[in-house]
Amino acid sequence: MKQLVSNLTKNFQVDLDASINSGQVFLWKKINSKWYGIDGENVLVLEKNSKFDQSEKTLFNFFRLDDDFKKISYELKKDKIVRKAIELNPNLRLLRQNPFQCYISFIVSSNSNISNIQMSLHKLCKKFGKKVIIDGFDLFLFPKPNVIAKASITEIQKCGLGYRSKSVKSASLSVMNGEIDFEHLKKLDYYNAKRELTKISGIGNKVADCIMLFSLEKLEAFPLDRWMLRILQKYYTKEFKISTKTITEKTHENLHDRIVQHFGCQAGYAQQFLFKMERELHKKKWL
DNA sequence: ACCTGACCTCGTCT
DNA sequence: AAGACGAGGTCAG
Repeated sequence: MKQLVSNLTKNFQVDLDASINSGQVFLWKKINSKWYGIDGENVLVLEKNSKFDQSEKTLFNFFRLDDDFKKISYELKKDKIVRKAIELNPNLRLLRQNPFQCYISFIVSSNSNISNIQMSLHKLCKKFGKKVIIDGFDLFLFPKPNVIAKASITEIQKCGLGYRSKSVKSASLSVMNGEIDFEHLKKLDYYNAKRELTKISGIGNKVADCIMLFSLEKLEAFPLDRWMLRILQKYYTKEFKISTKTITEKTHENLHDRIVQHFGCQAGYAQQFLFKMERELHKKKWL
């Protein structure tokens, strides 16, 4: 196992810019060609083509080097559009995030946009997270559940979360009282994990899928946001025939089943490549 | 079951 | 310059 880890990190082939800039993570900053990222209580510092400061195990996990990407990519490329999307960003990777941070981040993301999400989460860290100094920079770790849970809604609101503040606090309380247990959710199957997550105020289908895909090992999760629906309408009219902008609960479940049938049980990977491709078409700069 | 509108906040466009 | 619009949704009615 240790040997395997060494081999994989030695051949570390991840496009950091593409992966970080693909809507998965929000607390990364590039300073002097070095990336600094907050993942829960860890700070990841990454520089292209250089030795990494982190333990190999941390990197191995975060970049999902345990996935057999060659095999996954081979399977995904059976779909022509996904093939093209992978060719455009061959070293884009799914990231395995700290579950609590991911959970709060996507509750904050709803009906918002990237820059607002980044700003809100940064403020949340600055206000409630522990400060660490790395390379002379002040960085703030993601707050622990108990800190947000006991904060007042007014205090949380000062981070610019608006009406989401209430959900962020109660979602943190749910973690504290054990109603949400990430390790347990990892063990559940997709549908049961989703049922548990959507009980939480502020978590609907899309947010639940993001949390499951990015932090709970549910690779069949396929977040259906406006962009994805547009993509399905644009490239997959025959396969999925999406008509409306918003989809109903029933349609959603049915659509997800067909998506997994079409893209396979690693559909979440396909989603990430498709999403990245389409966003780049629109030449949006995120960072 | 499906449909509609309101919702914090911030940047952009008129 | 002030007001409308919409942004990686969710929820109530």
